[in-house]
Amino acid sequence: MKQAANLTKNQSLVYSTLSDAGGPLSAYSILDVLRDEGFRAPLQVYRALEKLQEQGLVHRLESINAFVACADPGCSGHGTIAFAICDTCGQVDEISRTAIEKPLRAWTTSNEFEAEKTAIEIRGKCRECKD
Amino acid sequence: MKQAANLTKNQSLVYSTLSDAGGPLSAYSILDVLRDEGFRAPLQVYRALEKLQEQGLVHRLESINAFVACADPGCSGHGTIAFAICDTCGQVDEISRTAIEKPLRAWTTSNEFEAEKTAIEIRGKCRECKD
DNA sequence: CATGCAAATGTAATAGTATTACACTGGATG
DNA sequence: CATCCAGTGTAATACTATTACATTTGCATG
Repeated sequence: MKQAANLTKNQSLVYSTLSDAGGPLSAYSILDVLRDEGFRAPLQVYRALEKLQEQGLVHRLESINAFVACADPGCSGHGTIAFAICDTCGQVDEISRTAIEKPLRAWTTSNEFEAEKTAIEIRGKCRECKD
Repeated sequence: MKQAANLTKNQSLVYSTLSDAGGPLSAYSILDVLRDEGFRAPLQVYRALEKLQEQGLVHRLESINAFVACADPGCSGHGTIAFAICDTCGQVDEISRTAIEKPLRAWTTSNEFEAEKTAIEIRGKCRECKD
């Protein structure tokens, strides 16, 4: 929780909800959890998520419209991340390998594409669930 | 259009809409285009898209909730694909490099993860738009 | 201390994306 | 003929995200 101190009230509520969940949650699931804390509208969640993503504390999983606390908080410096998402149990693993980034960067460089954000998501079944 | 012959009426309508578009379309955009052809409900589009994806004729772009005709139709055999999506002009490039697949497969293998579907999407600005 | 600005917040309304449920058709197969 | 199954039609609903506008808070600065 390196940067947690900088967070505003809403931001830290959303962040700890995600951390406690130990897995991905949708924005509306977060909203439901936080209704007790006074949250009333989706925007409150989306706004907090946006800031948290900027700080690298939270990642968005595009392929399932969900959000997950970063496994390595304060990692805003790390580059391209890949996620392995189990469609059965919902568990998410972060794969932070520069090895993956390299061939992608080779393409963007030679095609003069200015990459801003890269999503790599492997969907399937994790070791526990695949049998 | 290798396999186009196998397609049902709705499927080929959706497929040619996507082909003609020359870029990604949302399901509802497709629906709007096809209202003249008798389409009335989103489900008609989603069902066709599902079949087209199974056949590898269409890809889904997870990060923008859109669909695009495969650049290399009939390519259902090809493995992991990466997409470069220009957020400015909307143009999409397919990057089909086994080089990318390799490090990912290394991870899934050593973690015994059974990959079913992999999304790799680079968002940014293409050569044309980046200036 | 007062002022003013920027960031954060609260709320409502709406837009955009996707699925569930149920009914029906038509062709292939036994 | 009976049955099965893939495809289709339609309506209703669920889920995800954004726009617009009003208000508040923190804080630097005069």
